[in-house]
Amino acid sequence: MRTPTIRDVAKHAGVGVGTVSRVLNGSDQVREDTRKRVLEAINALGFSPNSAARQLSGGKTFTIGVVSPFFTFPSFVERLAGIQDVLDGTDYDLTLYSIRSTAQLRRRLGALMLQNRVDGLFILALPISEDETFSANPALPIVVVDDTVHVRRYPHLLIDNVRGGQMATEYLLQHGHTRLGFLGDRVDESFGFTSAQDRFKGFQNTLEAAGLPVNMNWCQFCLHGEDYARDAARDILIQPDRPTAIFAAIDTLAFGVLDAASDLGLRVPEDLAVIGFDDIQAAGFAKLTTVRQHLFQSGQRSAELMLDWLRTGHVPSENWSTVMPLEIVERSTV
Amino acid sequence: MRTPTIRDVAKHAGVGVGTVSRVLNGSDQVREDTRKRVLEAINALGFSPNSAARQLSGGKTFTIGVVSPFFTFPSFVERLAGIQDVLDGTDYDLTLYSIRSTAQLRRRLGALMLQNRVDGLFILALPISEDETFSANPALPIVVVDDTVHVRRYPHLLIDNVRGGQMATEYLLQHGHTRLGFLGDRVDESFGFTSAQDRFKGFQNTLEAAGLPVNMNWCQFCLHGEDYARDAARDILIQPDRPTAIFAAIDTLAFGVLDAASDLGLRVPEDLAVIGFDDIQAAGFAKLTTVRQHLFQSGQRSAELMLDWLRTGHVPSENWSTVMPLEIVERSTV
DNA sequence: GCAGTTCATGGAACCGTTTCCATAGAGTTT
DNA sequence: AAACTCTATGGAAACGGTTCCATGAACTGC
Repeated sequence: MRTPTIRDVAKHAGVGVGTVSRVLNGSDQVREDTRKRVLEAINALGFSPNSAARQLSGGKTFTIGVVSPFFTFPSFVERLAGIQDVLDGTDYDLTLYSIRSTAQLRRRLGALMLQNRVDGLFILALPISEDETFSANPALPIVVVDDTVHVRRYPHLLIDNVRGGQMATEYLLQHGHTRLGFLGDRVDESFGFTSAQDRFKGFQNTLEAAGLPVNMNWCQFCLHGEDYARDAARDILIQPDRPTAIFAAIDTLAFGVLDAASDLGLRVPEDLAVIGFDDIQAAGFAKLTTVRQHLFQSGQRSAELMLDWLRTGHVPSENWSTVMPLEIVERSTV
Repeated sequence: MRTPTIRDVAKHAGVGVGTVSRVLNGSDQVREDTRKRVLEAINALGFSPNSAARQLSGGKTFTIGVVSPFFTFPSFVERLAGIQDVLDGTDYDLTLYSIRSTAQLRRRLGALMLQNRVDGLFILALPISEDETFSANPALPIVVVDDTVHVRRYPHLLIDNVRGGQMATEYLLQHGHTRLGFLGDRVDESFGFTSAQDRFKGFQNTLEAAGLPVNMNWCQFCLHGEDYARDAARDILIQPDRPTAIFAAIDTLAFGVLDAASDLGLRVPEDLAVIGFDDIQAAGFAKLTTVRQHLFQSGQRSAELMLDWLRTGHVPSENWSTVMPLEIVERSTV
């Protein structure tokens, strides 16, 4: 048997389709006994409104997209969880668009702008530029989270990476270290992340302000992945005059540093101090001292911005540009 | 200006709407010069087909849903990544439905069955029962991944938890341990996971087969979360006659055991051996010896099953029931 | 040169909602 | 009791695609 439509319900309840629609959408223009009759018919037939038809007619999809780079990175997952957490209580579905390259990002955005598949879009940790892509549909609500190129066209949540680098470096200095190394991820050509660069800038600035030299032999930029990080850290640590502390621009890289240290028989924190960045869950397991950037909360905040926009119909003017707070989480690697 | 429709394109190209539709869908029933003219018109107008209309008319949504418990658990994320990995090359979008309780699961499933929001559904790590929920729409393709209640109605990928518990336990015995403890997560009332129970069963069986007693003072079931795990492990380890090895039924619990051991000044693996289960990414960082269950691959496999089903239009008969392989990953905690 | 076949095409009907307009009937005012 | 207002309701039109059927042109074979 065909799945029942609104017309079947109308016939069964002895009313018109308009009335059924009104009941479905909670209009107060329906007499109580009529509403009851309609609800009974809906129940009797097991009717459930077809979502595509509703979308086509109403012009809303009740879907919000998340555009994000390959989302296994713990920092993306935690932000995503924050978004999901807020959206969960609403009518909106969350659709994932995983991106692997700038070309794919452009294509995706272009398509999403036009196809009316989503009512809104989160752009997570992807450097987007103020180009023509967006003009295709200027009305589409977009919230940008942790964008490295500061896009002023949409509301956004930013991480002050330079400041974070500064905090981590100051923390190491405060603990008596003067020989500091740095490990960052190499600029991914396909995306052009600059967060590690910015954190390095904070590192540099702080050292210079303290009158200390930046020893480039102690600074490495490696690809993502524990193995790369371990090798890079090893290269730093096998030098005769090795640093006594390393600032890893990402927690996952910090794990590689810890690995390398243990391979070389260096005790942490006695022989080598390590500080990371992000405070992903695994950082807690590993007792890693790190810079926390409140990933989950940044997801929640961005979802609230989005809902606000969708509800009111116009760009939220408050909190247009939010810089997320950072804080040092003291554990046992410094 | 209104976004252009297929009729605008037709007019602009001087053809009928049917022809434009044929071009869009790659029909070979169109002359080459006509196709070219249509494509030019599409380009000129910046046309992109409206997804809702396409869904309504074609009866397909090109969306696949993932129903999963609160998805920050690393094991879900990695499976999800596997699914996404395969779907990424197709036309299908992936929508996330996060579930917090059995009641919500029922409601979600009921709604998804009827509303035609998705073409298919993955059910991840949720105990579903053979009840009426599914009869609402028996035609909806569903792939079940790691279901604890064995559902034979749909193709599924299973983890042999009993076997995994056995493997871990045997591995500890092989390494000379005879005093074995166990840490599992407590049955979550809202879902009724039984994976920890099954792993415990494997643990018990193996000990009994080896003629060793199961000391229930060394076995604990705690809530999820590092703190709970640490406290539970501590309770086990402060006993005068403590075990020399602990099998943690989930990697994240194993981290809690490692924490407790370090708090108590116990060296791992000399004073205490620890083996986990899952092999999540953080297990690599922490050098945890564990039972690997190929999470990413199980996601990929299930996505392939799904695509097969959607492509052919009928339930895949091969690989109806796949038991994923397990293996011990030897690191440095045993 | 004609019947039969194939191919490319136009366009109406349809998918299942929402929305808007028309209307009937009840209630109110004069 | 006529004129007006208000409320609840029915149903047509619209949303923007796909699909199917009818049609005319071009080609085939005799």
